Parts: sequence; structure tokens; C-alpha cells
Amino acid sequence: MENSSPLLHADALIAEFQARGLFKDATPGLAAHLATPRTIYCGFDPTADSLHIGSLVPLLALRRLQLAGHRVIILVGGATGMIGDPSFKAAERKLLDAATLAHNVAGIQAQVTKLFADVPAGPLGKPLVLNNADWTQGVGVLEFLRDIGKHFSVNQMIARDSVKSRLERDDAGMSFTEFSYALLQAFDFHEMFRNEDLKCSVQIGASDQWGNMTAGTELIRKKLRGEAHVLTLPLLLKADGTKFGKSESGTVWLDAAKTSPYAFYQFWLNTSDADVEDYLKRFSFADYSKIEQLLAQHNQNPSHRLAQQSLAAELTKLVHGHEANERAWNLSINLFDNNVHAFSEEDFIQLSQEGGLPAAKSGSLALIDALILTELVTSKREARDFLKQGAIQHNGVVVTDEALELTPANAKYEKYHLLKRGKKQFALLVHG
RNA sequence: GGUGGGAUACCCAAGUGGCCAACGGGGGCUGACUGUAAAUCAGCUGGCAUCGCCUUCGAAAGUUCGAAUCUUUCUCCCACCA
Repeated sequence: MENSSPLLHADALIAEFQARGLFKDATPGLAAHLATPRTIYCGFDPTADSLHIGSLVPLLALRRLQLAGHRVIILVGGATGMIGDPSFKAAERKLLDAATLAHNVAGIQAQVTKLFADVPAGPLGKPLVLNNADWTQGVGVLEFLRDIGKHFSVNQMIARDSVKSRLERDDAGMSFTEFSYALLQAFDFHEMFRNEDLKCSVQIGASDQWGNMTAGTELIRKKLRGEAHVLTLPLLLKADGTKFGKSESGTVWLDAAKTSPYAFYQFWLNTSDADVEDYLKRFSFADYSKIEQLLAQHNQNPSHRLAQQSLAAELTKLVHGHEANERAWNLSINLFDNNVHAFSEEDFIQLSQEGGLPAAKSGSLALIDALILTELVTSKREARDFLKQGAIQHNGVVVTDEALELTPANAKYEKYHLLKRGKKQFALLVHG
């Protein structure tokens, strides 16, 4: 944050992106272009009402660019979301209905607005959150086909890797609708480029977006004789080759209502040693040298998980705020390092608070039903299965008795039942 | 509009009248070992219930003692040709 100097060291900026694993490819001349403040955008399709941590890579890259003296646009795809991006997708996708889409767009807009609220304005101003429906909706079909479609060669489009697999499969095809997605994305870039208030000339995105993004720079070159650039970020994979961004309980969302700050914190804390260096470099805003220092320390004794803790704390703070991070940290200490028997009543009150564990209120009931109520299991059969395997703990004790009843008598402070499934899944049942 | 192919659990995929709650693989979960890591090994992976029942193989109707498997109609997907 200290170098919000408007004078931009574009070469250094790009070198840093490279070092941090945030640079896969760029159009030639990008560095020179970034020597003066520019407007840079990245698009996000509203496939859900919240972004997830997969989107954090481009989001935080945008944040870096804004901090480096540029101005960024977070573009929510109210229009492109109507279509669905076919790039590298195996099959045609289901269309979202208009109401869902509107809901999703609103959700994401609110979310990113919050996420960028603390970012200072650069020479060109503060970050902007826009919706491409604003300039796409009113455009007529004929107008679009004549003015935009004319600049695209189908020969080139079908040659793209991003669609090739779809075209070559014999069990899946591609509709014209999805095929035209690239045109819409190019149109976005073109519109924001020629808009005098925006003059957006750079687009960033994941590497699978290369085709769609350069479609934009070409359109701008052909139609407006303008110079625009793109930068792609490498796809983030885990060391074991599996997808980044899933935890035991599924997708990790940025919305606290969908993924609690505690679960979010835990996700990062559980990063494997093999991945933590990669993640720190990409996600942390700490100086590069600080990160290397931290990693050196971490490697001396990986079991202390210094790197994971630092990563988890920084990101939880960034996404959910300082207080939520404190709570998540506290909760984690309590659940994993402390003995449930030593919990004070205050500890339990903490546990039951917002941003924490899944919790349920009820009168006395059977353990098996409690497990279902708290969603630790999905059926009674599964509950019995876990009980048999010794995977269920009640207030710190392994339970195998299928018939156990949870009552005030065996509750902590006559009120609390801390249930645990496996090593990491907790839930709280509160009487009253 | 025509011709051909297809729809099976989270995904891929076997099964073409009873031995099918449905092979196998992936994924996921759990246990052991650990550091809330990775790797490895083992178990589980439709539901209910004290081994018996219920629901499931795109949908509906039918044939049969008995269907994921046969018939009819319908829906959707794919390829090629118009």
C-alpha cells in the first residue's frame, strides 16, 4: 500500500506478477502500455449469487493492479451470464432464468463492492463495478451482427483450443448461442474501450480465457484501430492435481452466509505443504521478501504450519474483516487445541455465535436425530455407519452407542452438546 | 422434416427378462499412521427398519408370476442429411 505512487514501474510490476505465479501470457507490448495509468478489467459470470475462492485469484490480481496505480473494473456478466461461456467446457450448459440471474448479479455486485471498498483511488479513480447488461441489452440483433459479427472469422473461431474438444466429440455439440459467447465478451471490451469515461484498454483473466480476451483486442484493433492488451493468469491447481477451491463441505464461497468465516479460515489452514508456497505468493499482499522469509521459517518445522496460519489469517481478514478473523482463529484454537472438558460456558457461547459452527436448537433428542438436524450426516443409516466406525464424538468422547439420548443431563452446562464427525466437522446443539 | 445413435446413482461406465440396490473406475467420506498436511493401507458410499421392507436405471402406460432389461407413446440430447 505504501507505493501508491502514480509513477508506474511497469517492468517491475510484471516481474512481480511473474514471480508470484500470476503471469501466464500477455499480448506483446503490455509492459510499455502499463507505464502510464490504465483502466483494467476482468469479467465474472454470475453463475451463483456469490463468487467463490476460485475467483479470488483474478480479484486479488485486480487489487494489486489498482494498488499499483491503475484503475480496475470488476465486470459482472449480467449479459454474458445469459449465454454461458463454452471455453473448455465438456458439454452445453443449462441456461439460467432471468430472475435467478438478476439475483446473482446483485449478489456479486454487492460482494465485490465490499471487497474493494478499502482500496484507495488511484490517479484514474476508484475501482468500478459494472454490469455488461447495461450496454448489451439494448443492442439489436441486426445491428450486432452487422457491426460486430462481421469482424469475426468463423474459420478462426472453430480453430480455437477452447472449443475444439467440443467440436470433436461425438456425444456433445455446441449451440450457436454458446459459440457466440466470445463475440459478446469482445463486445464488452470494445464498449469499455471506446467509452470516454472508461477508456479501458487491458483485460485480465484466467488462462482459459485467452481466446475470448484476444477476440476483444482484435475487435478493438479492427474496428477502432485501438491498442488493447490482455494478461492471463495461470490456472491454479493443487499439487495432487485436483481442483483448487473445494473443501470437505464443498465449494468455498466468499459469502459468509454460504461459507462461514470459520470454514473459510479452516480451508486455508488446511492447505498442504506442497501448495502453501504457491498460495502465499499468489494471494498474500505481503512483500515478496517477507513471504520468502516466512517460507524459510515454515520449512524448518512444517508441522507448526506457520505458513498456513499466516495465509489463513490474511485472507480471512481481507474477505471477512478483522473481527471475523479473530473469531475464526479463536474458534479454531478452541476446537482443535483445547479439551472440550475444559471449555468454559463463555467458550460455548462463543462457539454458538455467528460466523462459527453450524448450530441447532432443540429439546432433548436422540443422538442420531441430532446428527441429522445439524447436518453432520444425511441419513440415519449414515449416522449408524459413522457411529460404528467410531467417527462420532460427543463433547470430546467417542460415541458408539446408537441409542444415546442428548438431554440436559449429559450436556455441558446443561445446555451444550458439541458434536464432531471425523476429524474436522463440528456442530453444536443447544438446548432451549 | 428425414436417417441413425443415445438417456443407468456425484461423474464416467457395465448390465439387454429373475443370480440387480444394480460390475468396474474416478471422486467423496470414515478409520489407522501423522502435523487439522502429503503419501500409504483398510472400510463405507439409495432409504427405512432389530437380514425384511420401501424407492430408484429419462417420463407415462402396458406385457409378464417377475422388467434397468420386452412393447407403445412421450420428453430431452447427439451426429449426419435435407
